[in-house]
Amino acid sequence: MENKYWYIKRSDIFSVMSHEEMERLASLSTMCEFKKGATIYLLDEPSEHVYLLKEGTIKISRLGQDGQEIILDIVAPGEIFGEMSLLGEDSRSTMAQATEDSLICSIRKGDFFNFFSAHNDLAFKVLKLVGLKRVEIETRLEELAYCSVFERIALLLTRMAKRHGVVVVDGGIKIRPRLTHRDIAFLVGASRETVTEQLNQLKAQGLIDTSFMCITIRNPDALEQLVTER
Amino acid sequence: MENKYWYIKRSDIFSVMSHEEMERLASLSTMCEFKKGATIYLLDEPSEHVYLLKEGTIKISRLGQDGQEIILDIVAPGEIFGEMSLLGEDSRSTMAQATEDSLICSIRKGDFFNFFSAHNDLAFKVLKLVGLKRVEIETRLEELAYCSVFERIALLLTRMAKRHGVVVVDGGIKIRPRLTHRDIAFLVGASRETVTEQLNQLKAQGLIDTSFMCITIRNPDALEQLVTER
DNA sequence: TTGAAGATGTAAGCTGGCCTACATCTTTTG
DNA sequence: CAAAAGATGTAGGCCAGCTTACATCTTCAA
Repeated sequence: MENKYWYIKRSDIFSVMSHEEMERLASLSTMCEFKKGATIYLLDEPSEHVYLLKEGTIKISRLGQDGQEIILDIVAPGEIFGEMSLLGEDSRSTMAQATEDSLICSIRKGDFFNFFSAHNDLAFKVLKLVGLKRVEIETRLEELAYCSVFERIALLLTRMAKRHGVVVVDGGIKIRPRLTHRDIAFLVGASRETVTEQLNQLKAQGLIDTSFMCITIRNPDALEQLVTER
Repeated sequence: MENKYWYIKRSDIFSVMSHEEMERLASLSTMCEFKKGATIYLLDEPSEHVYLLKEGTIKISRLGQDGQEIILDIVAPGEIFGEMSLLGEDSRSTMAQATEDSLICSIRKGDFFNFFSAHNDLAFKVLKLVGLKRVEIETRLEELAYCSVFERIALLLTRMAKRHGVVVVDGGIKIRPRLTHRDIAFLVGASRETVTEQLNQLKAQGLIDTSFMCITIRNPDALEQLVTER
């Protein structure tokens, strides 16, 4: 139980809650383990829960008609996902899949609602989170329309560094979740081959280091400026 | 006052409210007129109000660094906009501009909050609306990544027909707000010239009719299938 | 340890759609 | 009503990035 509580504390929305409140919410939740590759929810499944990721990485994606995938989000530990169930979603419009062994805490949406109908400030926090996500998506829409693949990758990496970054001994920032070029391709809406090329470009410029499924950012500022200033 | 009330009634979110509730909310609102081209709010302005469009058309857009625009939404009469202020947005991340003479009803976000902290079911409605908007944007993101300009235009037109369509005497559906090719270009993330070309393509296929800033859909089903089935 | 599966690297060819550059309409404004 | 402003039409040149097609490298399960 202490363990549950710890993770809930890290997540944004919950930072506004008191100790007791959190314990009560934690008592409403169920803990589940998912193996790498396992599905948390599928398209069109009823939207019954909200999830809190404790350990691991979750990929949120959509499937287009001919089976092309678009990755909407990579969820880091301490973040919630599946929150669309709170926004009136009856059945899932996305799917969630564990890309590594993960530990997930799930809360029935009804419980969640009951809980924070008593906590107005909490409801506001959730609203704010939702708003932030929306701005994020709108930003991506804009980028997709106006930026080159090279720039989109640079933007993705800086964002990933901020959200999923781990500082490494020699000063760089390592992106924690392991991403294939294919993943990146879907995240930025490009082809796998082009991503490989552009990553090597960044590597040649000394901005990043890559090893197998692992990207380390050497020079975060330069990477960020690459697009900002243009 | 009756007039105010009438428009509020048409809007989705408000359909759940009782007669008295609506009258009370209407009494909190202020009515403003905006001439064509006028700005309702600008980027970075404080997000103080929610707006309800009574007459006219509002364009919601974002502006990138070098002035590239992306149109996020075209708001029709009876719909609300600027609702991001309810989602914890402190200052506007978008701008809103009247594309024709418009009549707008504005409500302070504080008043709005006070009002529906007393009405839980209303809060849920707002949440649902927000969720729907989000799915819509995610869908556009996907389309932008995987569909050709031709397809994106076809998709836009079918959506516009459903949301802004007016049935015309001879059976077609006219898209009410007047759109320039430039507008469409920004809506689908393409260049103005390409839009002109592709529209003429659709015209040649007998799917739409165009006259100056006015598009009528001749064959809505065929237009929709154009992309769905592929 | 050895496949097999998946990830990454590389390269040639093709093309959708951008950009540039005008010409012609339509509308608005003075 | 004339001129300016904005909308639309057309066309050639060009290139980012997709496709296709392999080769190689890494990991993992048998």
